[in-house]
Amino acid sequence: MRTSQYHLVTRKETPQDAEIISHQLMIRAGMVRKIGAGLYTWSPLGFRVLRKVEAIIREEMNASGALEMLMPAVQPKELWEETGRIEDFGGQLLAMTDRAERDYFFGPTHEEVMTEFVRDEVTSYKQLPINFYQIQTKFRDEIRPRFGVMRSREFIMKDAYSFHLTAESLEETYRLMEQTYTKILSRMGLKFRCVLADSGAIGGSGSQEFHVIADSGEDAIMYSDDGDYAANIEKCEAVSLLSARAEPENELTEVATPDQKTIEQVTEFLGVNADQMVKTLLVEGVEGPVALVVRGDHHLSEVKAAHLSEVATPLRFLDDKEVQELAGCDVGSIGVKDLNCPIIVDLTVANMSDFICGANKEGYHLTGVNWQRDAEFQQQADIREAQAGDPSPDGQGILKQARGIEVGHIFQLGDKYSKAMNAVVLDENGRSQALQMGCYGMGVSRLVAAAIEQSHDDNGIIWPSALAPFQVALLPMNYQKSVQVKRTADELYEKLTKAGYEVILDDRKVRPGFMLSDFELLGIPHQVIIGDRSLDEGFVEYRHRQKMEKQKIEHAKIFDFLTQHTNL
RNA sequence: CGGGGUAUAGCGCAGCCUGGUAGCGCAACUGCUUUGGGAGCAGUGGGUCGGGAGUUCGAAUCUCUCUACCCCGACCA
Repeated sequence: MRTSQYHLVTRKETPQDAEIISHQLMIRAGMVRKIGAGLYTWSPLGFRVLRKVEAIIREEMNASGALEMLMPAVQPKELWEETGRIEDFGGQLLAMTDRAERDYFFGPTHEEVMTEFVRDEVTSYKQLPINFYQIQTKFRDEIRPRFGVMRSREFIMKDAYSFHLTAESLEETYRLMEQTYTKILSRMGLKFRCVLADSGAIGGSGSQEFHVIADSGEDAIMYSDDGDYAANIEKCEAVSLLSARAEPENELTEVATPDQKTIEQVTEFLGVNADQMVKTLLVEGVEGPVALVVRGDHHLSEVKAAHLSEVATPLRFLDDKEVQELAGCDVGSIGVKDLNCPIIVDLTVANMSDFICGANKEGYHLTGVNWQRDAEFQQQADIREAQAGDPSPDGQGILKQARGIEVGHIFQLGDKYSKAMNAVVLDENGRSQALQMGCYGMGVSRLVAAAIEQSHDDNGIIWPSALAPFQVALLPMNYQKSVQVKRTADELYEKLTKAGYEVILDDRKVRPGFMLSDFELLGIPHQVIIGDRSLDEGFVEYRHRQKMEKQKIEHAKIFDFLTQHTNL
């Protein structure tokens, strides 16, 4: 490709509304352009990268034996009524009506459509196991789209759905997909981690997420420093930090803590550590309010709390007025003694003794509080977020924390959808069996942003070789005037193109500095600088986008050099 | 959905308070000079001032209203 015949529109200035680096660089490089909140047009340049991501996914999915197909983006509302998921998805579903007032959703995911397909087309156990996938545009009406194509409303996703007669067969394909995702992300040259995950609105029994590691990631992931355990913080088991409860030593004492409301204020005021205190949080329960208690230095996991059967979903904290009615004080002085509602404590809290909590009396706290003697709890459960430094739940090593961008999520759904939609096959004995189902998503457009997030510098994008829009950039200095520069560049361009390289030759009439910074921004991995200065001595210059050191290569040898140094 | 903010050329912004010829920088186009790190000079094109209504002789500017977008929060692959 010659730049004169391509469409390159780069910007020197950082766009004002782009917060994270990948969004800034994608706009500056002219890969995408915003048309509305969370809606983007992909330019030819950006689209090339999108296609690279798709191609790798497609190759590896095909290699795994999955079958590509295509489902409609627009789905009849009736399908969603069959599974009752309209509520689960809530406002994220983009609804529309046609001229006959029929209701539709623009698909945010395709379990329903897929299951509808399979229940009619797959009728015998002999057709199983089978794994279908598509690469397609999805729509989710995000409450707040942000970070460019990272969290957009319309996005491209690869979604696969497998069907099985038995749970064992499902497990096998699930593991195969885990391996396939590992291959895909490895080929893209990304640093990533597979972690245990909460299955959210999709549902099912087990699920894992694939995260590209990046400080700007929206998710926190926990992993063992000396073992295989890794989980999203939403899912990560938080073990009890106290193996047994010590005997009470101190008397129950009421102390005045005027105007001390937060844990931080109270610990400072009393001269104690936060791990001697407990936090009592009041939430709406299924039948009246429920108290959730975690240690002072711990955070409540809202995801875990919402999973408790006693707690109403979605999780809602009581407001100031409700707190006042129940505890007789404001939020800063709630405690576990004589609290008139069920109390659910975290595993660590269950083993605490001589602890400090609010006195349910404005401006007072209790010290030397002990379970059984002074207060009772109804249930203990893992309701806190794990934190760095905790022992790993599998007993191997200590947990560390990292930020990740979720680019893939695999689920074992079991028979959740097949039962709801009556998708059955006949087994060997001629008996009707509900299908076992798995689903496997991967964010195609999000991967483009994630790759940039992980690989860039002050001057622009540094594409991993597998995702670069072009492999080689030929950068002639003074192409329009120097006959030997033009000839050298043209010849090399022809030769590389014929040999199958994706080459971009910058034949624009621009100054050298402009051209060089443009290609740093664009992040093309292999760059060949052709100028009179070195050509007079028989050389051209080569540099790799990652290292940027210029290397003199004999003019006659540059083709062989590139052949050796690229993956083609 | 709650709170805050913004809307003027492709991008970034000024002008509004105090109503009277719509401006600046970047980008684009033309010419000349320059040519190994985002050039200089001269010139050119490009605007329903987010939409609607109102006040006024006259509205980018004042009033009302609608809409869109951005940020923070809760929510979420």
